[in-house]
Amino acid sequence: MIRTLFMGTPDFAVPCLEMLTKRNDIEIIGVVSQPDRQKGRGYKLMPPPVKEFAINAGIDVYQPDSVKTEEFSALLKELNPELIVVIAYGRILPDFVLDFPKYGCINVHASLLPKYRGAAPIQWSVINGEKKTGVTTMLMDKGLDTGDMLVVKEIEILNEDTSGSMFEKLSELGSVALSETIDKINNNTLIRTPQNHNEMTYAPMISKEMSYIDFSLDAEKICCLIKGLNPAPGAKAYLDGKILKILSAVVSQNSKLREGEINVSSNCFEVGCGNLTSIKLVVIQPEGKKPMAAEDFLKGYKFNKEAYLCSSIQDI
RNA sequence: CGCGGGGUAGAGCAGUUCGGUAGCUCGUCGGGCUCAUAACCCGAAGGUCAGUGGUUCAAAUCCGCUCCCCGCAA
Repeated sequence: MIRTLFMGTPDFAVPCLEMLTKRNDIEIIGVVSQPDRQKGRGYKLMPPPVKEFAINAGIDVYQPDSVKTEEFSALLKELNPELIVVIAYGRILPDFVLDFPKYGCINVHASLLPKYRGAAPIQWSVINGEKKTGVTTMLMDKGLDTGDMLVVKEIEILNEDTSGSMFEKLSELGSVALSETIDKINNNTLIRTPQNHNEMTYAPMISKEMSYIDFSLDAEKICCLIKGLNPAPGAKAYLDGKILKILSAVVSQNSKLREGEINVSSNCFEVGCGNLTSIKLVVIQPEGKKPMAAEDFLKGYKFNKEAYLCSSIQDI
């Protein structure tokens, strides 16, 4: 039994934690999660998903405001883990944490390192139209996702995939990769492969500004952005001063539309993009409404003449 | 008590300001036209107007309370 401390916060980390609880060579001595945050409508305090899972599994949960403290150092000594598994914990770990366990700190990262280091690897690989991605387990070091690679699993990004679907697939694949990594620790067959740092790219957090669609871009790129921002935060545009989320769209063949110009014909909602390209909206969500087929939206919505979509409220 | 939108036929919506026969665009079903059709024409079915209490001769509409859905923000 390896005394293991699990550090993680969101949904993505849950399948790995679940997998660890089922192994009889792993003893989970505690779970560290971010503190409960005020979230959602009414600013209710919401526990992170990993915490909820851990509580249901009867595991002790710790939620320090910071891990760079004497208190956390003391906690670490008390728990005395031999292995720390870190998945989307959300904080940089100080050296004394990285150096503590004898098997090191193992991280599961949702990209094929050294590509897409950082906070939002899944979204960015979809936004950039990658054909494949994957998960990489690594032995953490001081840098941001710079540690030596241990196990790599590739997966295709299909045309119909979104960030949402890739999150599900990759979090499952992540637990497979982590499981293999632990097998190799037990067999003493773990091989460390340094990353080629020259080929690294960053996948920074998704900002609010980038979720507003720039209709001067090509249709192909806009469709990838829409997929990459689905389901959250959703790619957005303004229509008649209100936000219209575009959850799904495909490239269409109408080359006569100016950027942002709308063409509505029977059951078809097209918008002009850059370089005489256009997209056809498939699933959209008006402010205050549930997501709906663009076709359904057209049945009820009365368009102004000259209606168009734009990326900023000031453009109206 | 962070700000805001919403709940009306299977779907998307109008009607609420100013109380007075439940409407629109589709879908479904039936019929017609057509070589044919997702097109067009005729007809029909389908509603606890979220729930609840109140005001009124009369409430989808006005007043009180409850439930549910969603956007922003964090």
